[in-house]
Amino acid sequence: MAQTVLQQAHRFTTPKGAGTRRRILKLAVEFATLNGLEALTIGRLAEEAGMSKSGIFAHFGSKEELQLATVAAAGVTFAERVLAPAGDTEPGIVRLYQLWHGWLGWVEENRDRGGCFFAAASTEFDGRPGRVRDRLVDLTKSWLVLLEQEARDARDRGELQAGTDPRLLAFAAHAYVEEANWANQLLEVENAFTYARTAFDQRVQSSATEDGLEKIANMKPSKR
Amino acid sequence: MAQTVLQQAHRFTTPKGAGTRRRILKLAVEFATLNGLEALTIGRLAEEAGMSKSGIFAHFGSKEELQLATVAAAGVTFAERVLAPAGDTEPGIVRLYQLWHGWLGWVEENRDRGGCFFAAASTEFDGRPGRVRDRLVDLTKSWLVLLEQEARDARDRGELQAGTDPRLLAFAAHAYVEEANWANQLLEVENAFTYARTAFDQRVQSSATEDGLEKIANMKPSKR
DNA sequence: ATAAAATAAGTACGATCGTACTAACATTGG
DNA sequence: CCAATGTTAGTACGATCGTACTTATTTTAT
Repeated sequence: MAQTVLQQAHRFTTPKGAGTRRRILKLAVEFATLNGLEALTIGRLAEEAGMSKSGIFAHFGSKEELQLATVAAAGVTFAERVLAPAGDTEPGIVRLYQLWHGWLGWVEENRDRGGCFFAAASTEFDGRPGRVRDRLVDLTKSWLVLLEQEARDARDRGELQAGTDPRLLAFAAHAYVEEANWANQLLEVENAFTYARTAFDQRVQSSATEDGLEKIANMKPSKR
Repeated sequence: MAQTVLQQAHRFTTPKGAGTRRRILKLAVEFATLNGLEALTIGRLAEEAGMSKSGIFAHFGSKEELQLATVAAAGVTFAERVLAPAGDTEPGIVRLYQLWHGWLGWVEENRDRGGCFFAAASTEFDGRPGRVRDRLVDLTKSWLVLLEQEARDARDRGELQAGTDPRLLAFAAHAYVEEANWANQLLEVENAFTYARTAFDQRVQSSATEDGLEKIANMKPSKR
């Protein structure tokens, strides 16, 4: 009775249960970043965590739920590491800069641990319909939209030139990070992140107004 | 005796053998582009090709050899579709333009069939050491180096400004294509390819000299 | 045409996958 | 401290994986 056919009775709400669940998901994100979400097998994860297959399985109920929980966990880390620090920054070009550099910094931090979780996962699932893909689409799309909105605000505030296309700027900004991640992971190009920073800074500055340039120049400690 | 323990005797050199091998590899590239090189299972491929597992297996001898052959087949297609048409073009900014637009055109052609094989495969294998990864590294790196070399030639010929960094330009050029592929595959952004073209053209033109701009303007039919 | 050789199918085996179900263990509330 | 409940381990099953080996079927060369 402790575990019925539709195991939905309890959800590991106890301190211990929640703790091991966090520990499992941390390992899951690390593993999936390196080897992919599909290679993230319940057996391997159990081995990694030092517990039994059933012990892991009980926490999620299915592999898809494990994958969804892993995506969610990575999303939380991203929000804490990239979004939160920019919460108090004024909208516009300054926050765009801070968000983008914070993002690249996060990816660079994980350069020896598989790089960007979302780059790996979204490429892996872009051809496989299902809830995992849907969740990845939601997260990455909202992030792209956020970058775009920040660019739009910057333009409306007169920090970027009036003719600037926010979507095109967000497209390029996203492209540079993904390219840096790809070049570093696959080709092991050491200065891939430097290239990305240079490309982004040049791109933004070429579209900025005098006012925008000045605001960028006056941000040192929080920027990057 | 037809098939010893180390099966290296014959290699499907017969017209029939070579034909089915080509047919298998075509299916393999399509499948791997959609679902990944690891999901490309011998059983699934056999089903797809309408033959038995053993029949497929006999052609390659191991899964790794199948994956290597699949990578090679995709490389041949790339060379035919992207590199060959630019073979007679003069080096420099014109050929850079032609190569890049040909590449993006190839990816766009496959937008409903998984997009770019190499984007999917290289991201999947960037964390898995082995011969497949090595082969993917070789191919993608040589392509990136080729773009870079073209940019360097363009600069040395006075078509790009003297201060232009060829590596940085190749970095951005590559990034735009990968981003377009990603946005199209995952987010199903219809005009991702238009964004990529605009971003690339702006990027090149902002670094071009008068002479370079003129040469670009005078290329219509072959360009894209 | 017929022997030889190449190509494909058939069969089998161990490993690992996801997932049930049951039993043991740990934790917590009364 | 003990019963109730949450948490993990144990065990088992069918499916599918890669691969080896044997047999059947074409295709090629004489």
